[in-house]
Amino acid sequence: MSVAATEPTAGAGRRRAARGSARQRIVAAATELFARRGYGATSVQEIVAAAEVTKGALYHWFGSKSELLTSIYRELLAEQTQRLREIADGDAPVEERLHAAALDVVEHTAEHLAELTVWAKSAHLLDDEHAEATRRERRRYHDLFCDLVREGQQSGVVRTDVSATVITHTFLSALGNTHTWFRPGGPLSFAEVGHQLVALFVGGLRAPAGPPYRT
Amino acid sequence: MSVAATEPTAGAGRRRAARGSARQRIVAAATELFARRGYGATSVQEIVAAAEVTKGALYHWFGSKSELLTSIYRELLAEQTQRLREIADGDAPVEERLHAAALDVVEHTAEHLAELTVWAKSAHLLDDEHAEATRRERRRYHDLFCDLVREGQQSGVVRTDVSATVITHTFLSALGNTHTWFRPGGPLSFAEVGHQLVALFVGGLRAPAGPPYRT
Amino acid sequence: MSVAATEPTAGAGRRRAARGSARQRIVAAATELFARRGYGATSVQEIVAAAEVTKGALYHWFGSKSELLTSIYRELLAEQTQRLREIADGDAPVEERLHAAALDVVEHTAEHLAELTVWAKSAHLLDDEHAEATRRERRRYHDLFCDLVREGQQSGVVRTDVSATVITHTFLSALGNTHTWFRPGGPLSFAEVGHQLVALFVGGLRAPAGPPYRT
Amino acid sequence: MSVAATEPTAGAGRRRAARGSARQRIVAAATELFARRGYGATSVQEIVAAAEVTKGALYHWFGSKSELLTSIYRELLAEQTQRLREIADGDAPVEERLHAAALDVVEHTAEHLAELTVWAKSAHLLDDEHAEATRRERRRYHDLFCDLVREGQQSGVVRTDVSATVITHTFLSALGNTHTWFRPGGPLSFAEVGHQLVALFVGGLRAPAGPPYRT
DNA sequence: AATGAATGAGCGTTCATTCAT
DNA sequence: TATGAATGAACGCTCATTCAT
Repeated sequence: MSVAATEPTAGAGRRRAARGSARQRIVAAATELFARRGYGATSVQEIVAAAEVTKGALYHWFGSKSELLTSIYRELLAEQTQRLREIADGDAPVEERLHAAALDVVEHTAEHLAELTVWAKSAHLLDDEHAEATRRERRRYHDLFCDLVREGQQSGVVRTDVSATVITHTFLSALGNTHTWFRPGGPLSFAEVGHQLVALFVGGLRAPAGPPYRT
Repeated sequence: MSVAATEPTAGAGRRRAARGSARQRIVAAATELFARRGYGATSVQEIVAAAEVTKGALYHWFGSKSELLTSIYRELLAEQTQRLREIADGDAPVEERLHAAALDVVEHTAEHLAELTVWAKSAHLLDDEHAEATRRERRRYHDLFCDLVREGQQSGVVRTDVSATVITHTFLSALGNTHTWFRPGGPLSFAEVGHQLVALFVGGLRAPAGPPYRT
Repeated sequence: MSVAATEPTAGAGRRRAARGSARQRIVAAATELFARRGYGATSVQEIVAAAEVTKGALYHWFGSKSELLTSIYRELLAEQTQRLREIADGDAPVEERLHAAALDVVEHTAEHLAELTVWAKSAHLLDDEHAEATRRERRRYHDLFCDLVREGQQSGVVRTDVSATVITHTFLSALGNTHTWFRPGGPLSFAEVGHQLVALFVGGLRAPAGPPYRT
Repeated sequence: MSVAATEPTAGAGRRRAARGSARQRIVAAATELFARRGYGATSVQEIVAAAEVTKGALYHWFGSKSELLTSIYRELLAEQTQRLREIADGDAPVEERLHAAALDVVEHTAEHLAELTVWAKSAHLLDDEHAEATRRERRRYHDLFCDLVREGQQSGVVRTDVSATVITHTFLSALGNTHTWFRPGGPLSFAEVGHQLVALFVGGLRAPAGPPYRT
């Protein structure tokens, strides 16, 4: 049942001549299909056809379709959490770490747009058991980012009239929704959009000198 | 085929003794179920059971399950667009109109959290025909907001180093995603969260005096 | 229930200003749709849409969809029977009357290919009550033709080693099946095909001089 | 997708204890029901009930109800084509081969009246894809027969004032329509009817010595 | 003479999952 | 470490027909 337990080790990988074990081909095919058509609209039949395995093989490696989706997301999330932790644990001033963290989210989002799209579209379809497991990990990531914001507030470089929670959700939401409107080939590259988002985010964080507008 | 054409008029409504025509009961039941369980996870059977009508009646009023979802969203969007237009067309200074528009989005979002949740979760499941129709209307709303931001940029009250498009998407995304994290009964009321979001948004808009952080 | 009883009389027809009463438009639309798509694949909804009447109007004039199909066919059959009776009752020699009857079937088939196609495709779908009624009339037509063949056999101009029944069915089947293979615009016109069919039919009727082939 | 590809091989058949695999039971049940009630009037539910399998099993073997109908017909047609080819390729005189071919059609029709009835009643209900596939095979059969007729015309034993195409269609139509009027237990056995049809057909083919009737 | 909202049974099809091999 | 036939429940949707007005 545990994802980690079913990961093929490097040793196991070497046993098979064909690069791309059945399990890997399943994950690759599912990621691609889930991203393109959505989790709900992709049948197990289509996944096994694309991965060139049989249904039995899929159910040998994954207990259910949900577990497959969960696996994809958890691998992604684990990587992203690791990167954030390294930034947060650095010893640069907090404003620099905040800026770096924001940039990193933008970059990681750009690199894994497909997988993240899957998740954004499909997370709510999961049954409670799988949903809970990923929610906990997602929460851990959120808290890591939120702590950084809070540290900025304590250092006086981030405004305190907006809660760290709201700040974190806002930035992460804005990033997580880019898939709904960003189109490659448009007037702005993703990198440019990313930098503007960071600028907007960071710009919005400074303590207001006074009421921003007459109210 | 046209949604508007099948709306019961006030006159037609009066003909029926029962308040709550079949059509209205269907819309109410569908909205509630779609919001709670998602569009894909709600069967037509469940909707008609909740609305206490037959399947035939549902398909008399709506050509398909998709059309029902589309109807719900379009009615909502039309109302929101109308409200925004009134604010944008006012003769207050642009910074006030921007602030008012942001507040209005927050308020409308709060009032219709359920319906908007439906849309956020399910829009991507629609077939092309229905998706296109609503995308056009959604786009009109977005443009209205974006024009206001652009007007602010021309007046010098909104920073110009971030494009109006990115600003608009960011704010609307942040608002449109609150359903994923906001839980009534938590430490902050939705009104408080809303005001913080507006502050963050408006605060992020001011032209930067200099580089916000050493980079 | 009786078709004759619901026929609009000439008098009734004159009462309406619009040429094309509701009933007539229904018959016309149904004939066209049944011929093109088949009876089973044509919904009552489509018929009323094409005829520009409401469902209620259709069910005012026709007790059911079956009755509508039956009506169309009976009108056609009555006309064809009448024509055959006139030929059969003539006082020309039997071989001439046979030839004329065959030609007439060909011509009538050509004129009403659409309606006859309807019948060929859909007769077997009717419920017993309607099927029985038309079968009786169809039988009367068949008998009329068969009697002519039998008369030819008694006069010695038609072979007697094949029963009149088989002869009649064969010719009528061949004609009734032309819709499956004849395509307007092909190498042969329907008139040419018709003449060849008559020649083949008539040629096959002569008493064989001896065994046609060594057996 | 391909019918042939899903045929259980002899080897596969032996693996299962029960004679009559699921696939075979489905085909048998469908043939019987389609023939008796027509394709359109037979539900998938009824087929699986008669075959004592589940719907899932049916859709495992056949992609759709249409494909099931198509399969039944194609197997039949393939067999009939094979038989005709053997007759046509023989080295008897052409008149004998024509006679034998006609007899063979009659016999095969008698043996498979049920299946052929299915096809006659239901072919026009198929979607384009399936219709096209069988039309091509049907066409091949027709051409085979037609070539034989044409060979007879070139040898001078078949009249040339009627095109081979018309001759072929006429005979095959007459045979293919026997299901509409032949009732077992009537005055004539099917064998007798068959011989009369062959006699009529063959008799109609001889070159006319002169005008058969005064015209 | 006609309306049109509503019925309700049934349709063909899909699908995640199981299990004997 | 697979295979693939089979399951069985649910799915979105259609349709001829009815009836109060």
